[in-house]
Amino acid sequence: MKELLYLKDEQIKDLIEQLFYAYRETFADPKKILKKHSFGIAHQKVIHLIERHEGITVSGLLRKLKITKQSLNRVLKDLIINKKIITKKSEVDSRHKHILLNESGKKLSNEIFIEQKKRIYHALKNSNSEAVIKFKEVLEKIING
Amino acid sequence: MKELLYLKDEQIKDLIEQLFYAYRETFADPKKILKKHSFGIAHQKVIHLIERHEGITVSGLLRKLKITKQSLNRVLKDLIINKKIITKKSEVDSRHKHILLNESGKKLSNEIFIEQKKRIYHALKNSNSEAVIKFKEVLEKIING
DNA sequence: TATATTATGTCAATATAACTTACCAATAAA
DNA sequence: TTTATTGGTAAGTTATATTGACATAATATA
Repeated sequence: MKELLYLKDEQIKDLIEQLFYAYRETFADPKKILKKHSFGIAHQKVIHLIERHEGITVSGLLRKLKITKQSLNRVLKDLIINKKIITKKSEVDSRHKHILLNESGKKLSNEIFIEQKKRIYHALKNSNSEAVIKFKEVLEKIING
Repeated sequence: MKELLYLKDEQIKDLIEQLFYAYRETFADPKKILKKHSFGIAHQKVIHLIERHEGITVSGLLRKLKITKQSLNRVLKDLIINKKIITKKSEVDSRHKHILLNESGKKLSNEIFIEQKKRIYHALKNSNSEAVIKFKEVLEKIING
């Protein structure tokens, strides 16, 4: 049985710790911008997902966020009241509600992204494309267990 | 000016989303074990850091966790009451308190790790050592901005 | 020595993001 | 027509964190 040095417990523990720091820092970057709108990290995540998956439904968001609809509803209400998103009934199945960013929402989404981009761009700019692909592959495998 | 395809905004946004999922799933794995002890993710993180940095001080934990001492104190109290950690005054500077896991704490720490290890190990086992090193390098760069 | 700083602890109030349980209405699928 | 899905809502609770204030002991420094 081969002993893989880089799969030693110590290495895996380090990686878990690093994953936490990387997540925390990346999602802390846009805090000031969010605060200006009285939004938090929950709003940030919803805005991100709506931008990435335009027309996503409520249940779609629930599956990605893995929170309860009561929790999500608080956030969606805030975003609607503050005129960042609009909803459209599906023409195919009118139980579904599609969610989209309006112009103001797109603007905010971009401001948030600019803050987050700095960190990631800087981390990747000296890596070659292969390294970046590998990085994302490992992340993917971690996500899908 | 060179256009780096893998550094396109879409790619970076994907990466941010993946970082969130990877963090969430990795830290959700030991939930059942923690629940048995009425502990949460905050306790999990503190246990992890004490295990990785034996004898860490309160202020050391505060720096790593980036939370307030009031928040940390709640968690440390729980861990002390439930006999998972002990503290020792520093012999060099008795203002400092070193925190260590006792046998029960080490046992719990290991149970938590076993759950988290599965996911990471599985994600890395088909990667070569170079890929893993690269992965950690990128994480490091993300953390250090 | 007198003063400042550091490390830690605690009280009180508040905020954020989530949860559970329960119920309801509209629509679509079997 | 029964059942399942999608979405909304109400009420209460929990977990994690915050701000601000204050206290104590120990160490460092002027």
